[in-house]
Amino acid sequence: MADLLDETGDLELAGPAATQSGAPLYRQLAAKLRAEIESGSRGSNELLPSERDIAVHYAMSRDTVRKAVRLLEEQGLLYSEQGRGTFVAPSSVREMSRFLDSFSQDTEKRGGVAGQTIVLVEQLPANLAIAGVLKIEPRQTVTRVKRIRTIDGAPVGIHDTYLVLPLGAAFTAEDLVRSGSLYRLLATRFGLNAAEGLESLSSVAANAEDASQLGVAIGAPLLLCERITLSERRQPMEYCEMKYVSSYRYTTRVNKFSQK
Amino acid sequence: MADLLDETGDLELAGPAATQSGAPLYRQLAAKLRAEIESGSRGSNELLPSERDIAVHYAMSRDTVRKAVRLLEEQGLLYSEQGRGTFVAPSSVREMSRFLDSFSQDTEKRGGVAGQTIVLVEQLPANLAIAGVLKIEPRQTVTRVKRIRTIDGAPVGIHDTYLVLPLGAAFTAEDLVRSGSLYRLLATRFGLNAAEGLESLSSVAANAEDASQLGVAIGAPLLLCERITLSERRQPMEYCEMKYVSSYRYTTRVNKFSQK
DNA sequence: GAAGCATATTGGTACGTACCAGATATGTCA
DNA sequence: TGACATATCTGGTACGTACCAATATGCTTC
Repeated sequence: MADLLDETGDLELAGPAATQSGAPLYRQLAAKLRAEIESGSRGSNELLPSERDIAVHYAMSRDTVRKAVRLLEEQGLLYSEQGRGTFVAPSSVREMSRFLDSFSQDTEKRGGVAGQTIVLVEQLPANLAIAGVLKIEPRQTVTRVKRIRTIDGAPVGIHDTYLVLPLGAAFTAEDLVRSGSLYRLLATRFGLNAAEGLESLSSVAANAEDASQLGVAIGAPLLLCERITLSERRQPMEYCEMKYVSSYRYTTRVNKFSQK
Repeated sequence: MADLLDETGDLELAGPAATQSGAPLYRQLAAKLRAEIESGSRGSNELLPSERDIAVHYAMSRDTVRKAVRLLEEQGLLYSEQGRGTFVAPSSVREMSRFLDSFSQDTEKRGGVAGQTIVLVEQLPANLAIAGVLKIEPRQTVTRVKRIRTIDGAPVGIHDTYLVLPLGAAFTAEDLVRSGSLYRLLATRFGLNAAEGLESLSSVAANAEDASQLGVAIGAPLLLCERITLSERRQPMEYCEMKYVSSYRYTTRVNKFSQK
């Protein structure tokens, strides 16, 4: 039996349905398992103790253990097979996980220093195209933010985003600089939180403006990523057009989702 | 209260834990809800009956209802809010769901006719790069399949894939033609099923060979998508390099996954 | 009319039990 | 020694109960 069950298992148990310690029990367990896995104390494809054993050890329900395992499975850290057990996913799988991170978070994960140059922040009436994707009335006011993103000082991408803010809400380039992150600014100031995004990727040749801003030749291949970000209520809150230089890699994990 | 609860609710109930009708109960319910949503009988952001009401109506446990709702939430069809209820996601969200489809399935969903021209099928020893990403010994035999993919007859992409087959296994171009789909061939003949994939996207300029095969100019921007496909045991089973013309759009849905 | 508060409703978490289904090890018998 | 049945692991599904937490609603109060 594995190390996991030799430990004390003090999860700061908070009693049935009483999550005094902040996070729900199953998330606490998931965090503990995640830490163990990421610390490297568990090798690739290593067999975990059974759900029943973990439950007994931590004095919790098997259902709670299953929730934790589910969570880590969705994140690509574990995988289960009926009749065999639950295993640690190979590190190559774990390393490439992608979420709806902001550019900053995404870059930090890769070990780079993210920076940005704000080109413009303006309010303007939406044209037909923008209104269409954002599901709003044409000529309704939207906020446009155009930035050049840098990694370790070198320009790697152009972000051009159109935001739907609450009526009358607005901010300036100074606000954005002070906040540091656009997503943080939206969350703290307007209560706007991104729930999920729809992305479309293709390639495009750099035009004259792109070329000068990114320091590449006109006609150079760029990765074009368009995103519609949805709020928690599934209302489009942002349309973003991102162009990246050829060296920038965008990684994603696609799950097989079988109807069985 | 919505239509859902006015129906008879004959889900071919199979009794507790007795899934005689084939699929598990929660999947049957999910399929029913999905059908209702996709038929358009439920509008965007429409409120569903509460989990408890659905459970009573279908004479099943609330837990089973929750599993069905979870499934549809993961697929972007529903979203829930504590204290408010569960709602139908806007159609724009539903339309853009992406899974680990084969190129054929993906194209059919978009209403096109997928075709392919097989350029070569060969067995060869893996070089260092291929062996590295596939986590095998250098010079171990891999199978290479290179194809030109077409939509409605026009070439849109080049697929160049390296496969790790069971010892001694092999197939020819004729086998592939007869099967129609590479994934189907791998599943039926070698029992290889894809569980998930790791993709990396960037842009690249077309070289002379690309240009002639895709009918574009040399230097034209292409979408470069590299994928490592993992088997159910999370062993790399395929490395695939795909280059697409600029008009091809690759869509994906990114979920916010908060640590909370 | 506006503000404050109690209450009912909703999803979220956690407990428990039971049985099914796939995989593996164990044994027995030919 | 080999083939086949069996016991027993594993995760998967389904049932039930209870309570917490966030939201919405109605009522009271000012």
